Amino acid sequence: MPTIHDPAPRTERGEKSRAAILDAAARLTTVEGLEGLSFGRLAEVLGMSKSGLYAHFRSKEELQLATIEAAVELYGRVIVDPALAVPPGRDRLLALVDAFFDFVGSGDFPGGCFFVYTAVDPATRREAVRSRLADEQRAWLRLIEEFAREAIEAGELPPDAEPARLAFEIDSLMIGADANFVLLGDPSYIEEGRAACRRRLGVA
Amino acid sequence: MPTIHDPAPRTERGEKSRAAILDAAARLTTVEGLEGLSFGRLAEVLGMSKSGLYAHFRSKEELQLATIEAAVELYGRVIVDPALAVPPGRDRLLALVDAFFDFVGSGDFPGGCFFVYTAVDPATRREAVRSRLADEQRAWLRLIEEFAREAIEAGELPPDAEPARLAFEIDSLMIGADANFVLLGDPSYIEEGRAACRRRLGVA
DNA sequence: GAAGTAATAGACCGATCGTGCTATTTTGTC
DNA sequence: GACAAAATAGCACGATCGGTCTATTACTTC
Repeated sequence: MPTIHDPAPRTERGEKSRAAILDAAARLTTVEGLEGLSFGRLAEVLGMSKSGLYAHFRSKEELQLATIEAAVELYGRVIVDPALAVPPGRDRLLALVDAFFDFVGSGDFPGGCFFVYTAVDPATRREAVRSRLADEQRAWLRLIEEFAREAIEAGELPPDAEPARLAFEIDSLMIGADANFVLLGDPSYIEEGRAACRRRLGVA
Repeated sequence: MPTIHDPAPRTERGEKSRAAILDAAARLTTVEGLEGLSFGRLAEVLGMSKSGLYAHFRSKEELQLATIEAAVELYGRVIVDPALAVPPGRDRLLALVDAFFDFVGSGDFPGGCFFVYTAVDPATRREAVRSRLADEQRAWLRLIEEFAREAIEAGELPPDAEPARLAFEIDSLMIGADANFVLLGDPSYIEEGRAACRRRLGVA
């Protein structure tokens, strides 16, 4: 079982520092990968020493897991919550899709979507890390699936729409758009993905 | 300009050795990434010395580029050629899709599709490598697009099918299927992807 | 303001990285 | 069989990796 770590910084300075570290770590991860994320590079980016970082995270794995949690929290705040604020139905699904493409397309994370990269990166050899990412991917697919089910119930999607299939296809379009956006450096793929999702949901 | 390297081994032993190295390198890349690919690990896998490898590839970048070429050639042989053997039309597109999912689903490459991983992996900082991968991705999209155009001309796809859109969506379904297959370790996503592509092409 | 604790720095360790340099063995040609 | 070239091995280098240990600085609480 991946141990729960409770180094829980006590001072306000510690909290702020930890948040700043994880913010930089999440960004760095989209460029270097979770395994390529190193204490040395991270310390350099933050202008602090490696051992300073070790006071917050006692091992690389702990840093990786904490970085994932930070990214999960960020995506929850920026992508999931805005969708949950919309009443159930097709509009909620559209809100999720839009929030995703807005965030990824903003270029805030230099290497594109945190989870697309980490999902496809098998260099992540640590089992605890891999399984945490897998859990999150499953939860993501289930979220889209649930939104789709709501939309079907609301009569805004065909009754035979198959939520699981739809979730897989929407997720794939997001991943594909991000991959092309990042590799080709062409932001039009963000809009291409958004449009494809809308078509898949029967929106003009 | 990325220099063309012509170390062209002269002996038969050299040729075989080079091929064996690149085969192992391509497999290793799907697990470690192009940047994570190291002479040390590769030498270990092959049971030879690091300096033995340096006789074939005088730098890491040269090894990376040669590995990409080897993968391109393999995919051409295993995925593109079989499709080209089918007469133009929707069946040719289906042959391409099937060959892709057959190959990726075979588990021959431990980390899934070579190009999905390398495309999403921004850790590849070397410009020559990145741009070679980008060229290949563009060529891949254009290939699907061309096949789609042929199918439209043959009257096997609706005249307003928009080949570029279709290429993007098919490509995304391939990437999405591979990503879920690799991360979740669930081979059913290969068939899910195949089925989604067939639906997209209007096949029962 | 004294004391204790959290936060950070600095110096170090063994391992691995990419990459050279120098043998040594194998292969193909005359 | 001689000889050049190709293929491979061995060794050494500086850099970076994850990680430990020991100070030192900042903060909080009494």
